Amino acid sequence: MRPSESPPPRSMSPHGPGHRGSHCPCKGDPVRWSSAFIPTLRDDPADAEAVSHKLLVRAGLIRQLMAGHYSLTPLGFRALRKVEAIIREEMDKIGAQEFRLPCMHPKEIWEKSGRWSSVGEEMFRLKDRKQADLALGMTHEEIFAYHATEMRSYKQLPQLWYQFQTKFRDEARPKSGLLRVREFTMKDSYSFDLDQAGLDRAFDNHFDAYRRIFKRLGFEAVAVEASSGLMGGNQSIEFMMKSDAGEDWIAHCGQCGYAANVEKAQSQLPAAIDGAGLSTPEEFPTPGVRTIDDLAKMKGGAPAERQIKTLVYQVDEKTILVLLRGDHQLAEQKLVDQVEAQKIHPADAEEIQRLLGARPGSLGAVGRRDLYVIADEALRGRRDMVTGANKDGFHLRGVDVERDIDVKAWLDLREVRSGEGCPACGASFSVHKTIEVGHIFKLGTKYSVAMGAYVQDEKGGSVPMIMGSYGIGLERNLAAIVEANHDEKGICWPVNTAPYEVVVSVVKPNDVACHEAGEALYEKLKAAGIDVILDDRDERPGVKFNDADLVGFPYRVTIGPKGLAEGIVELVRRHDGEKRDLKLAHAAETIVEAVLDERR
RNA sequence: CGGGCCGUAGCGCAGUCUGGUAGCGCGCUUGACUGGGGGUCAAGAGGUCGCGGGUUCAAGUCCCGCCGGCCCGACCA
Repeated sequence: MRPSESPPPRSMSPHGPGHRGSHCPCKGDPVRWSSAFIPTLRDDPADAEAVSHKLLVRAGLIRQLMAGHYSLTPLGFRALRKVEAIIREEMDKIGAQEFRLPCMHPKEIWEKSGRWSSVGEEMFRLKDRKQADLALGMTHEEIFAYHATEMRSYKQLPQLWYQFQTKFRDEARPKSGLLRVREFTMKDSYSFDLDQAGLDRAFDNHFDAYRRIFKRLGFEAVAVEASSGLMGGNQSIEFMMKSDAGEDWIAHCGQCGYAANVEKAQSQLPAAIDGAGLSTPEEFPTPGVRTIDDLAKMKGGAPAERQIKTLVYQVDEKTILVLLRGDHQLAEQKLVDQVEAQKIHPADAEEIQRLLGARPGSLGAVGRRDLYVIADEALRGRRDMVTGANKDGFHLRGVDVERDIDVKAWLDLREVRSGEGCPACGASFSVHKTIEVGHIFKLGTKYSVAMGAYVQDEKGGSVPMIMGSYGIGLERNLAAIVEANHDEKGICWPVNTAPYEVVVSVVKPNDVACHEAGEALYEKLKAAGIDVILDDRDERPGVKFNDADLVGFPYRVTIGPKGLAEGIVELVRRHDGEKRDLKLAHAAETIVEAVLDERR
């Protein structure tokens, strides 16, 4: 049996106003609802949208301090520590060693990796009294790599280090309660290896550990290929949980299991069948046509899939044209990932007018050999297409993409959509909204080189350690559990992460028999190592039941005069409402068994 | 950072257009009855109307400025 993570419970005030009845502190010091701080709310908070946000606030687990910063109440903190304990167990299982690093860092170390300037406004920065520049850590690659410099020999590798630490990220838009915040706890781990095979092993170990973690937390997470973004490195996998409260889209194939972030996902399209087209493009008037849709609807126009969409992008100092099929959407991250640039953004109307001589709506790449033109793969080999003539109110038809356009690079740029063919097996896949609950990266040597984390290999040569980094945001995962485990009445905590596993609801606390039976059952459960809370409040039964449902304890035992008269108490399982009458004498054993059975 | 909405009692809201005693529901306090899904009765407590300035005899209400929050978008290790 797992040792209980609960601290020695103590009543907030032995003489508090809510205190009723007598109890001897030496008998186990019950956690009494009447003296606990559990600020449940009858109404949804007005400013919450996401289900987890509403429920965590309403059930009294969290309170907001300011946008993107939340306090956890004792109940919320208990749940978070259970999440933490599960993650810690799984990290220890793969041989990781726990650290605790500072969350405040000197500028110098971030300058060494180049990120002091590259991360920009998302990093909180401050000065100390000596005017030295400091940062609040948003991640710890630099700091762990810095400590890794103490290793000198390949014999000391591999190393796998981790910590739980507060991260600070000055998000432009914190939202959805705990899902997107500016201050949060992260489990971040870092692997240091001599060679690629070692990194692969550490990465795979994390992959497996993460699978186990999310399973134990109580939801399904899909592993997807992802863009590594600012982290650098060559491979990264995100763990995504399906949820409407999420903000990342992934493509997922139910047939073969292929999954990828839409920033990366590819798909199979049915081959387009084109007519012979014209021997040379022909201009034709399209008065008032400003969009793909306009042209599709216009008499003598062309369906979207026969059009070429021309986008103008500013890549650092250079302006480029990006071509897609008319009915396709650009996945901007794909562009960012495939062109080497610091900054990429759509060109503004003035720049477009200056460069192409027309407004958006009539743009095209035909004959523009002077511009750098990138085209999406879906346009390769297409003939008889329609595109803008770079003259307001005119388009060209009969365009043969490869013949008439000087395409400098063919890239995969389009955003996939539900119903398209899975690139792996061809079955039609779907695109879902998801919450990113974990992310693992193969970093390579970027940070070890920057920090000078080298070891001598067998031949005496100096080589940089190969790093990986692996993160899980705890509060976001807590919210994900709620997103995945709730109903119209409230949260349905899985036993593994419930703030308390059992609530003993005493229906009529002023009745001596009820009171004593409640206390006795509470003591038995406590002694058996169950996390249990005693609802001894002088409230109507309905209030207690609704609160218990709202907070979502996995099991509720109801003790009331009616049942007691027959020597019976009622056990209700929260997630499916299953009810069982238990003989008072054996109730504790049955409940303990039920709870232990669900701990994983 | 752009667009929209909002800030009045612990929570949810009305009152703002059209300036004139700051309200409702829930919650809270005390007492009584009650007690297996938010009960009833009675008596209470609780508000710098986000902040600052201005107009006015008079500002929750009108004007100016600021702060804070939510949503959409941009952004996101």
